[in-house]
Amino acid sequence: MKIPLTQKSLCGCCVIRERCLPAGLNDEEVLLLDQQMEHRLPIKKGALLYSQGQVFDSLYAISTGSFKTRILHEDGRSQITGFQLSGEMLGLDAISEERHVCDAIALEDSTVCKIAYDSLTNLESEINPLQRSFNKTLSKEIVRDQSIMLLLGSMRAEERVAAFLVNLSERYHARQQSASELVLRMTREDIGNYLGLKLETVSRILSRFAQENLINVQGRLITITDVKQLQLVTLSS
Amino acid sequence: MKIPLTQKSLCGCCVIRERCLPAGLNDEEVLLLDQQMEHRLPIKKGALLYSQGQVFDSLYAISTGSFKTRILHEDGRSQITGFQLSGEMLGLDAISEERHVCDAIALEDSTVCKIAYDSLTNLESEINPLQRSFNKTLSKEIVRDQSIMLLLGSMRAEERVAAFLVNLSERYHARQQSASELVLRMTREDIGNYLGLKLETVSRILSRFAQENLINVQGRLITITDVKQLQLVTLSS
DNA sequence: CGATTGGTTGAGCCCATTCAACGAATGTGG
DNA sequence: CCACATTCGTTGAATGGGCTCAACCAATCG
Repeated sequence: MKIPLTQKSLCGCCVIRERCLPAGLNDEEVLLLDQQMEHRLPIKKGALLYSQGQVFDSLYAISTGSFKTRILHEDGRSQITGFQLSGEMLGLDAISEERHVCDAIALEDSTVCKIAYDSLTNLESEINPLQRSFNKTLSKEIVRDQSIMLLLGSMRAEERVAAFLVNLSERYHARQQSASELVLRMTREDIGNYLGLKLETVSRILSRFAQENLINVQGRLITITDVKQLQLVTLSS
Repeated sequence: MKIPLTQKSLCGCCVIRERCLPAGLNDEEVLLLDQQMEHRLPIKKGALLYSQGQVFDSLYAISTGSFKTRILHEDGRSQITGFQLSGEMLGLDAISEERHVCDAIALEDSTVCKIAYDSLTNLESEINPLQRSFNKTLSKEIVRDQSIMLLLGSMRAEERVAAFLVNLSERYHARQQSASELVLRMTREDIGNYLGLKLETVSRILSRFAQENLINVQGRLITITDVKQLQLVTLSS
């Protein structure tokens, strides 16, 4: 929790600054924000950042690594609601009930930056653009969720898997990672759960895509060889 | 757009005040909010309050009536993302891209209250509790969407329909309407689209529920005769 | 009155699931 | 170091739930 002064782990010089909470703020404003945050807390692979039911007091931004969020239904069913990459925020859904309504689990050794929600709302009053940009962050999450509703509600299995790969590719690309060589951090079961499919179905479809020379599958390393065709698959209703 | 002064259509004395944007504000604060709004604009059944792609500048709160929101995919597919009742807000998803990303269609003759987003953000700076309560409104929408993801991702058809009816019943109840006599404002096709099912499937399942004496179906009038059993159906994974 | 929209029901089919076997990779303890 | 267990992934065969296609009816509307 303590940050060595020598580390200078400030938002201002963070590589993901413009994709994260400080996006659009000037240096002065970023400094104000920065001082309210705990930076680069390490979370081990498989560890829970928070869990369902836990009292909410802080939001998190992923600095490095990736997470999955999962809601559990009373009857034991679970649904993975998203895979989050660097720069994305965790805990937004907890604001409404002041308790976390999902589990956030690290898919690999990761680091997160933490800010108390009270601090954030205070800053929102002081820094006008922050208020608007935080509204945008929340709204963006709504749009994301609704596009998954479209996927789950009206796409066939092949289309879902293709859409998943294309989406991941775009997000990797935005993070200066290869858009064609995807190193998946989640299991086939995770993917299936997220897409409303069984893991066998996901596996079969990946094999089929490989056979059609759209992708190359070596376990969790997926190489996209024909993006255009893959994008077409997502549209082939 | 002009409000007759005699009408006194103020949030302060609105029956849904505590379920709407003014929730939690004191009388003075409500008055400030009230002055920034256009009240009780009539929207005819079937009319679009806004449509996908349209530039975003205002949010809406449903005063009376109900709406459906629908996103259209490039390939022609559509997905209904929600049915909204009085007191619920429309347009939240547009904040992120400054354009509407869905269509909002009135399911019956309705009235809405309109507030410019700029006015709202200005008020957020002035009225501290408004900022927090608006964050909650956004976060609540995220939670709602994620519970639909659970429904679409892991429930079977019967469970989805049962969950739909139970949810509608609860929301009607919260609005002092009968929790057992549901007058549906949407078609079977709308319901099916929303639930990721075909309209025939919805119709068949309603008939089956009727045969099992869980409900009574007379077209769009659904009478719930055994809530407990219906709730059990939603859990019977 | 016909035309249109919305709803129900039946028969057959197909896509994704279930159940199952197997292989590869990884980790653990003796 | 090997033996063993565990986790993860692939593939096959059979099943079934929801879809497709179709016919029919009721209500509404111009």
